[in-house]
Amino acid sequence: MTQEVSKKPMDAIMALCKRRGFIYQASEIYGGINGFWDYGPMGAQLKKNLRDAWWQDMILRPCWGRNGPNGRPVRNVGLETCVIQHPKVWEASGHVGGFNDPMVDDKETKGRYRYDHVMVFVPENGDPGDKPVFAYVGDQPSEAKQKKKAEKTFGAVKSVALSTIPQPWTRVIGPEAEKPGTLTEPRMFNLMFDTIPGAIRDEANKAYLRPETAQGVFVQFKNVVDTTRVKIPFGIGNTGRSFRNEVTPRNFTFRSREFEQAELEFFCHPSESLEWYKFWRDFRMEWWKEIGLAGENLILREHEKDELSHYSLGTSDVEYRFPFTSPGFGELEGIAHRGDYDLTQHQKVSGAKLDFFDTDRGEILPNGGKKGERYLPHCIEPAAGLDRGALALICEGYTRDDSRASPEFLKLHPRVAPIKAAVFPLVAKDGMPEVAEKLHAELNDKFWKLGGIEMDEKQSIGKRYARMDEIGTPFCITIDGDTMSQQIVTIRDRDTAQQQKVSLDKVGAFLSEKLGV
RNA sequence: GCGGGUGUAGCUCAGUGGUAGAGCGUCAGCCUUCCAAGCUGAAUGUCGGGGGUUCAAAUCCCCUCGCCCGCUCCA
Repeated sequence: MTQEVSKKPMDAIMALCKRRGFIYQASEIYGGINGFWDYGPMGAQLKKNLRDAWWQDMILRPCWGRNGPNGRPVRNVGLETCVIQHPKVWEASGHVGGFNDPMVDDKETKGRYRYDHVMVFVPENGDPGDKPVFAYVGDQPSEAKQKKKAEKTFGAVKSVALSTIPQPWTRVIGPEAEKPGTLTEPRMFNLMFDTIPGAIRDEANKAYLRPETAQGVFVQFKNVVDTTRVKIPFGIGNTGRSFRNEVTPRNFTFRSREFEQAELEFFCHPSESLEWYKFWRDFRMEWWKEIGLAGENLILREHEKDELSHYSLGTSDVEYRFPFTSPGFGELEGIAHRGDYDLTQHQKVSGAKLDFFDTDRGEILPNGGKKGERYLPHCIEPAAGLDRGALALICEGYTRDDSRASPEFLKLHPRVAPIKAAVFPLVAKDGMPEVAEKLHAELNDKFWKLGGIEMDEKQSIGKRYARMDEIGTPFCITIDGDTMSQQIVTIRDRDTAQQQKVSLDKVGAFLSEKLGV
């Protein structure tokens, strides 16, 4: 049932993406490569428009000029950091330590442990017979708990490494588990791509392709503070490619191994961090609605306590109901309260001082100034996936209406539509092409920075409308008999196919209003 | 990672051992005063890839890659 509902629209969407130049498989003529996708002319512009919209609404004019919870305008600055960073960056962030080692999962408790950290209590003589043995992690609550249980079962016990027990571990009870046999075999999680900078190949120089853009911000936090007169609270935005060796690339571009992120790290005083977290969570949800995901397919989901990272005070996801996740949802953006975890880590690993001296805080001095306060800021991170965003815009916009002459169309918001408008002579004669060409040139001069303005005089008017519908062009402007006699054009709306008459010299103003410029 | 499905023109697909096809789209010309209309013509194929069987393979066999679905995974 779900298959029937979800599969067909996705197939049609993927066919349209290919047919009209939105998304191609990477290296297609060589058979494709798992987890990588390219954008065609339409897709490249769509994604660029989305990225620009993010940058405009987050960096150039944050939150549409709105005030933050402190009653002042929100201030953010931009940054662009390298895909390749010093390998220690990923040690500090926890990406190397956590995911390059073999891990065992507990299917019962969903716990995950480093294979080499898991120990097991077995009887002193080493032979448990047909009784279960008790796994634990040293210095964790599981150690005492499991020891007690083991002693109750066997009397005297000793401790051995999990690796000394032959697999499968059908009699091993996981550290937090109740039943035996729920630990999986150890698996290597090699989720970061690596590479070797330097002309001479030497494993010792191994570096990683970043799995997220965020760390570049933390690493440059001090430079930004020292050189740009920013004061807390403020944010640093960073967009760009990231790379993850996804276990299972799946669902079109949704889980790609190379993808683009748009992340903001917003730094604030610990006492205000919860307010800022809520502020960003709500704004980001509103933003996605504003650029076209206004329907019921978009939700904001607050993470449960047990989903949170150990350092996080709160995380929510903006999620979209894609055809392939339906009736469930897939993550578009995560808004995380990261506390001071990252700055603390980088401070520790690098040895650099990353705290902030806040001259707006502290007790008031006799001269009227403030004493200041030195602290490590807390960070709120709205981290969006641009490829997922673009895919969501396409899925949300994809509409099929068999009562129309052009049944398939993309209802893209004018701000993100790759082509903003098209000019057609109704017929290629009677002087119409010349007028159309003139209008096209005029509109192009005015709007080229926003996206394409097209001109098409080939074939029937119906086909031209249909083509524009499929790539989501919001407006088609037709030069017809009325234009020739009265200087009036016909503008057709993509979504309703309704037409309205507009004076030829007002077309620019009409588009300006509709495109919000 | 496991299991199922699938791969032939830009798209949708037919073609079960004997000359690679259709519809749509695309392009050109004609026609055309508002919705993939009509007429004429044209271009476009590593039949996913490699190997094998055969006089002959899109078709049979083996291997492999991609995509889709379900589990799994998801820092």
